[in-house]
Amino acid sequence: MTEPDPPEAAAPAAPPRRIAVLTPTGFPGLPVYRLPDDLPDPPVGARLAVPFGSRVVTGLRAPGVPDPLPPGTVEREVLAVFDDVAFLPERTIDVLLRAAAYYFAAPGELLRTGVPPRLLSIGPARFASTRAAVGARPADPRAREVLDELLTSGPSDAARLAERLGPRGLGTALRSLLDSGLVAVPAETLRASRAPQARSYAARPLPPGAVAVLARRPKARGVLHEIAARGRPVSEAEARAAGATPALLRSLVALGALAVAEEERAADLAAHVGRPRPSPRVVPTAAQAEAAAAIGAALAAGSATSFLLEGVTGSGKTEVYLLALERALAAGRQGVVLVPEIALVPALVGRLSGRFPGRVSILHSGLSDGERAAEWERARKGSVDVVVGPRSAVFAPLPRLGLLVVDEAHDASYKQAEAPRYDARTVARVRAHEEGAVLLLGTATPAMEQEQAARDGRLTRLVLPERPGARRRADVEVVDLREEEARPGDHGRVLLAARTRQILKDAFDRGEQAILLLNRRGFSPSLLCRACGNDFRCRSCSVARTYHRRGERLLCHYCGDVLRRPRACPACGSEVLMPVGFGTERLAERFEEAFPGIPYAVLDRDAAARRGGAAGVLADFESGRARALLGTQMVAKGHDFPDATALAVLDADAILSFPDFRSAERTFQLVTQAAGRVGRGERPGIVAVQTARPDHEAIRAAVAQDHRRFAEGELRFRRAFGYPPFSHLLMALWTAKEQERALAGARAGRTALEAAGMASSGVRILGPAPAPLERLKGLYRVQLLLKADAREPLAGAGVLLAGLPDPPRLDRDPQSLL
DNA sequence: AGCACGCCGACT
DNA sequence: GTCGGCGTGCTC
Repeated sequence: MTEPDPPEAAAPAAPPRRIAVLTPTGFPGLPVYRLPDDLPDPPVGARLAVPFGSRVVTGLRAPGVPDPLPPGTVEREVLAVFDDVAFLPERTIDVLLRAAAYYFAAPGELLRTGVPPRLLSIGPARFASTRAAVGARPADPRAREVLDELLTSGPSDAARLAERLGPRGLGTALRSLLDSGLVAVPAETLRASRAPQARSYAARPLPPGAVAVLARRPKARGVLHEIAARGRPVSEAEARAAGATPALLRSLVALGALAVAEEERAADLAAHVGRPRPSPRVVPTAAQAEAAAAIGAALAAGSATSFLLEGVTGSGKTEVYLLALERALAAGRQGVVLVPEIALVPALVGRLSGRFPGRVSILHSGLSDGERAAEWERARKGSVDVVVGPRSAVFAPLPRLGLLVVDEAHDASYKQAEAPRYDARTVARVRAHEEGAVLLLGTATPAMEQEQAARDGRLTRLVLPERPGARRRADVEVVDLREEEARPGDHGRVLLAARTRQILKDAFDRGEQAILLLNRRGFSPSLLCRACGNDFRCRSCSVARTYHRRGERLLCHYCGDVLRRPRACPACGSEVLMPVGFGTERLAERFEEAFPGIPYAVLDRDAAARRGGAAGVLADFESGRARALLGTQMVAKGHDFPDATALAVLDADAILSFPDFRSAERTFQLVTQAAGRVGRGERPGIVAVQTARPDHEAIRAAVAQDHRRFAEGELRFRRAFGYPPFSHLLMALWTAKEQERALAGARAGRTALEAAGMASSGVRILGPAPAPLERLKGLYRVQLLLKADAREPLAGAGVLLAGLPDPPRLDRDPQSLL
């Protein structure tokens, strides 16, 4: 206790400067810090270092002055300010904060999503004893121990202290020492982390004096000569090749003979996405030109217009993206292209970099931490104009964003299933608005939300008709499973109907390829004891384990729990254990039986995980080494196989009967996507859809390949039952080891909502009800589903639920109700 | 997100 | 009997 010091002079004490800081932590809301007098007031978006618990984290100055301070607020001081200009523009911070509030997530979770972790990390903080520490004797023995160590061995970081003193209670001790002022983190040891840099060296006119020094150093003279001879800056590697050592380069720089420049080390695009595909400038069709003109006009007007670009596979959506990007770039703006999964990145990046050489960057999880940081920095500094990536690329830091493209915009994977549960399409709309940018949603099968928005005029619809000749749409044929006799032992289920086999055989006979889609990996969805009905339910989840013949295992697809397949039923001892239903392993077996000698490949998550991976399997099929591709939904997305002319959707009912209001939409989308995968030119494709519900509207509309018709019926259904797009949803989920406790949480949630008068503000509450997946990973799941006509009341309901003593997991605009 | 504290299984 | 699993709570 060395305080208090007498005031230095009579000058009136300036009010303390306080700022809100966006930190990459799970802190709810924005922590408030005091800005010490010796630090400059940083602009919103500037990076700084702040103490957080017993660590030091990088944060960004957030907008808003927290005044008055809420009671009970702890106040600590900013340690260092790293930037005098914004690192991230204020409008980007706004987008992050608005997304956090909308999805009931911690702002820091969004920050971590939008900025590569590498750029938010800070080296381990070094703790040093202060002058006040000399002779001080903290009461807590652990704190005393830590202080003694710092006093005797000098400044140290937490890891080293833990090594010497053990990890127990170290953080608490450090925290108390920091608070009492006996220990500090010296600001000069803090530095903002950077992306990996590439150095380049350029020869400079020799300063006076250097000549004499160089005269005595022939090696340095030689290197300098070589570099100068290039007439351009050379990379570190080139300098080494010329015989330079790092020390020699350093000395030449010190001498003033070489200028050194640093910039982010660009990721090797080719290594991640393969060779760029030539993207010849084709003459746009009238529809493409018209679409591009409409987008161009919106760009020129600087109005944040949103477009829905509707067109089937092969109708030339990508060319419209390219034309729109061209216009954005010509106007001095930049573009982001979102794709639903990274498997689609290579093809798109190939075409983009063919059209915009050197100006395209990718941002996705396949990059190393360093590469991701470097690519992100290159975007932020304007070294590229187009960024391609999955949903998190919606936060790409392009300084002059003018166009946001969302490819396959109906795809549910734009919604993140884990926290922060944001939907990149919604964020894209917010960001487009904030930046005065154009939003372009491209799809063959708009989601109902998008369809309705187009009908309401919130989205401007642009339609690309099929291009005659380019690729004819495949015929879709329904194979009615009710008319098919199941094989004995198949429990009335049919895997390959006669008509389906015929369609496949025809393709093989013509020398063409076929794709078989079955949305279940493993041998059979369950193994059933005929004597007692035991289905080897997972011990921690409320589902039957899937039987995998490879490895003779019973595997829970939700938690990964594995059981060796027993010889006899552990419950009753019976040895009659029957596989029920079909997975890809069993499909492979049946395929061999039906088409002996036809080489095939299997693509599912299991195959993708094995050596060679998905790329290996796809290469086998692409090259024709495999004539058939058997797999789960992975086979239906994006890939282009010119020789595949037949495709069979073996179990359309699996998705159709899913307990989710979007099951019909998903089925329609899957079949339509499938139809886009096969056939081209004068070899038309055919799609067989096996179903026991041939009259279902999703199937009928898919056969007709008529999205308008599907939308009519589906929108009517959604309206009648009050589902999106005619309502907004908020799902609240309570989990607990005992079902009773989860249920109690949900009941309390419902009671709190009712007490707050939510019903009168238009919120309908459904539940508490057990989630469709009643138990997962040992936890029971009970949910409330909240429906409202407007978004506003749901925001209030979410805030209320989040503040409960037993808060639920909140999923706004859920894509799945499981 | 870290990080620490707190209550139930497999080991010295 | 302890070591350690991750469930839960806290961080301005």
